[in-house]
Formats: sequence, structure tokens, C-alpha cells
Amino acid sequence: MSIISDSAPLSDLSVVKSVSLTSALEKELERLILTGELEPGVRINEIHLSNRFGTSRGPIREATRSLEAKGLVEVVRNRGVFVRRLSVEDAVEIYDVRAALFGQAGRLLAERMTDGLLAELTRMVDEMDAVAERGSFDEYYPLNLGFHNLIVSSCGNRTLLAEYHRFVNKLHLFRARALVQGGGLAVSNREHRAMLEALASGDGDRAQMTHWRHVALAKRRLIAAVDGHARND
Amino acid sequence: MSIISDSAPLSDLSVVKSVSLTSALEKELERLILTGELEPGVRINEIHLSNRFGTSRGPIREATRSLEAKGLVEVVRNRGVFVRRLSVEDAVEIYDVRAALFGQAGRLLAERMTDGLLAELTRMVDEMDAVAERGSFDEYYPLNLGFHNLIVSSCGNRTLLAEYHRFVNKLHLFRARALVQGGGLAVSNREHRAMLEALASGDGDRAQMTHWRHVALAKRRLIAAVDGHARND
DNA sequence: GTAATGAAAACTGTCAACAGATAGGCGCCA
DNA sequence: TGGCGCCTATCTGTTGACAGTTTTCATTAC
Repeated sequence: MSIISDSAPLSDLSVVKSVSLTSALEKELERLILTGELEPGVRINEIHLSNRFGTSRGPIREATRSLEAKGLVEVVRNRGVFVRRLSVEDAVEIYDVRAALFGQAGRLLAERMTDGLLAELTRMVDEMDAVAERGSFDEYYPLNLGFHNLIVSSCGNRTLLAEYHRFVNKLHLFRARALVQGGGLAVSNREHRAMLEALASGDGDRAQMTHWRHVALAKRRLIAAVDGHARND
Repeated sequence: MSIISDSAPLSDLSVVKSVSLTSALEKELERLILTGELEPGVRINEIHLSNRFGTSRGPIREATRSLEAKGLVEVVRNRGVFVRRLSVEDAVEIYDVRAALFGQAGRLLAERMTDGLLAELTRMVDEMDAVAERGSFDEYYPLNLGFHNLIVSSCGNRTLLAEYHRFVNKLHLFRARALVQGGGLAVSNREHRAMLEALASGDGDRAQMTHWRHVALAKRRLIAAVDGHARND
């Protein structure tokens, strides 16, 4: 259950012998993939990596097998491992799964809501409104990410949290990822307010619905953006 | 994206060189774990396994790292890999995730329902009713499994399908698994009928709700069974 | 100029061996 | 007799090497 979101600056792997070389390598490879330093589609050369990290190929192979199970890379026999490339269809499928998980998180959170958390979430949405008015996407994006993370982190289900993060991370493998990020800052934040109200009411059904719909609408925006982009090609 | 459900009788690993030794070992280990031949909590000895399968330890280590990422085993540094043991809390968390995924599958299926599929699903529910009346759990269980699988398999989202199977499989690691299987055959099948009606109506919201609730109620039955069992101890 | 061919280079799959860590048993001592 | 520490057996972590496959590239024929 590795929740991969903090890309801690542990580039020097030599220090972390305490947590096994394989898992350190796995984290580092995951970081390289998610930051885009290893682009979707490229092959991962075991020998190059073993030279780069000063290890033998064994631990690297173990790490890549782990990443394969997580869906970040693809292993082709006798040809090597490739950073997974997500098609539009893959991305759309992931949005459905993410919507389901996020809706469930909303439901669970509504049933265990605290005043402090509600205040914090409200503050975040207010801040996003301010930023959205300026149209500053660079500021909006991390706030938005933090808002969603706080909801899922606070829902009380660690399994759900891990899965949610896994799929959000996986979306980084979608080449046209930039498409979905733009557009509709204010619109998106209106949906956030609806979620807030549902959470405050303590109504699980309603919270699940608003949270589900938020991701479903994001999916619709993605599809529209992809279609528009394709038409412009 | 390995959908693991068919435990094909490929006990002889020597034949399947075409799909790589590691993945064949992984499938076999997964089978041993899910069937309970390797019980939750036991340690997996690399040397014994390599002798048993006639390979070296390398491929076995790769296979176990993959299983670790899937959540079936736990790796402790310098001590080995252990078949994962699920607590009641873990099982309950998984039910929440499963409910979310199954609800989403219901929604997707409602929006792409065909007459043929509806007829097949109806036939299955009728058969379950007949079996439930006889109180034959051994006959009910596989029918029930097939009913759920058909719904998720037909929803058109392969990512969702793979995830759903992963979590259903994971529940095999729950030691008190027998607790949830018993009780409420007729009750459960009444919920199936509600799901059928929602699917037939083509109403996505309603289908999601009925499918979600079906798993949520199963979760509640599990909790009740566990509580009752604990009180009897 | 292009396509087919064959050899060599590069890379992955697998294995066997060594180094370090852990666990269990034995003897020593209070 | 019970507890402590040492020692050995067992097992995992990692490495380097060999075998087989894929890819690359130069050569040759058309």
C-alpha cells in the first residue's frame, strides 16, 4: 500500500539501505515516470539503469515487476519493459473508476464530518474562487489537488485512499493530459461548493452523488477537449 | 491487467515457456494463495519454491514482488514474504471499494443494456430463487458469483473489471470469510431483482444506487456476522 | 536505388554463488 | 531452574555470468 504522492528528494539511493534496494528503486522509477522524465512509450533499459544507480539488474527487475502490477509499465517478453502509454479510452475508463471511488469517499466523509475539517475545506474552496477569478491555472491546480486529496484522506478508508491515488497517478501516463487540466476553473469550483454543502448536511447519498458527478463532469470535459483537439488537427 | 479468475489446470510450468517463467509462477502462486493452499500468514520460502518448481530464486522473487503490488503478499526485509492476512477492518474497507466499483458497473451497464443480456441475467436470478428456496448454499454461491461477474464483465469498462476482480479475489485472504457467505440467500436475491429492474429501466442513477446498496448490505451482513461470532466466543 | 540476407551487437531470461541478516539452540552463570 | 549471551544453521539480498532472443547494420543481389 504505497501512497505515492510526495516526491521526497531522496535521489541518493545509497543511504536508504534500511528499506531495501528494490523498494527504493521502485519509488525512484515511479517518480521518474510520474514526473515525465521517463516518457510514456519509452523502453526502460535494465543495464543503463543498473549503471545509473550502481546496482545489479536483479533489484531493478524486481522493481519493474512491481510497477507492472501497478499498471505503470508494460513488460514484453524478450523485448523489455516500456513505460505505459494511456489511450484516450484508457483515460476515460480511469475517470469512471475514479468517479466511483471519489463518490464513495464523499459518502464516507459525510458520515464522519467534523467542523474543523469543514472549515478547512471551505477555506480551500474560497481560495480557489479567488485564484479562479484571476484565471491563474498554475495556482489553481495544486489547490484543487489538495482539496481532493484532503477529502479522500479524511474519509477513513485507507484502502480506498490507496486505490484513488493509484488511479490519479496513472492519469499522468496519458499523453494529452494537459487537455483536461485547462478550462472551467470557475465551473469546477461551483461543483466544489455543491460537494461542500452535501458534506455539511451529513447526507451520504447526496455527498456520493455530488462527488461522483464532479469527476463525471471532469470526464465529460476531457472528452470534449479531446474531440475539439482532434477536430483542430 | 491480469484478470485472475480462471484457475486453469496448468500445473506443469515447463510447457509455458512462451509467456515467461515469472508470469507463470505468479499465476501459480496466486492460485495457491486464492485456493487457500498457502494460508494467510504463512511465510513463502524462496528456496523451497524454487526446488518445487525447478527454477532458480530470481523468477520467484520477481513473481512475489508482483504479488506484493497486487496486495496478496507482504514483503518484510530480510525476513521473507508472507501471505497477506486480512483483518475485519480490511475486509470492511474492501467492501466499500467493491460497492463503489459495482455501483459504477451497474450505472454503465444500465446505459448500454441489451435485451439478450437482460434475459440472461433474469434467468440467473430465477435460478437463484429456485436454489435459494431449497436453501442450498453450495449451488447458490457459484450462481451468485456468475451473476455479479456477468454484470461487471458487460459494463464495457475493462479497467473497472480488472479492479473489481482484484478486490473480490483479495477477500479470499480474509480468514473469517465463511461468515459472510452464509445467511440471507432469499434476501440477497430480492436485491438482485431490484438491480434487474433498474438495469431494465436504463436509469443510470437508479442502477448505480441499487448495485451499490447490494454490496453495502452485504457489508452490513458481514459486520453483523462478525459481531455475532465474537459474542459467541 | 531498393529489398533481401546474414552476421554481430545489444539486451533480456535465468541461474549459481557469495555476503549479510535473522532465528533457534546450546551452554554458562546467577 | 531461569535468564542471558554466543554460535550455528537457515534464509534473504545482491551480484556477476552465461544462454537465448531481438535488433541493428552492413553487404549483396536485383
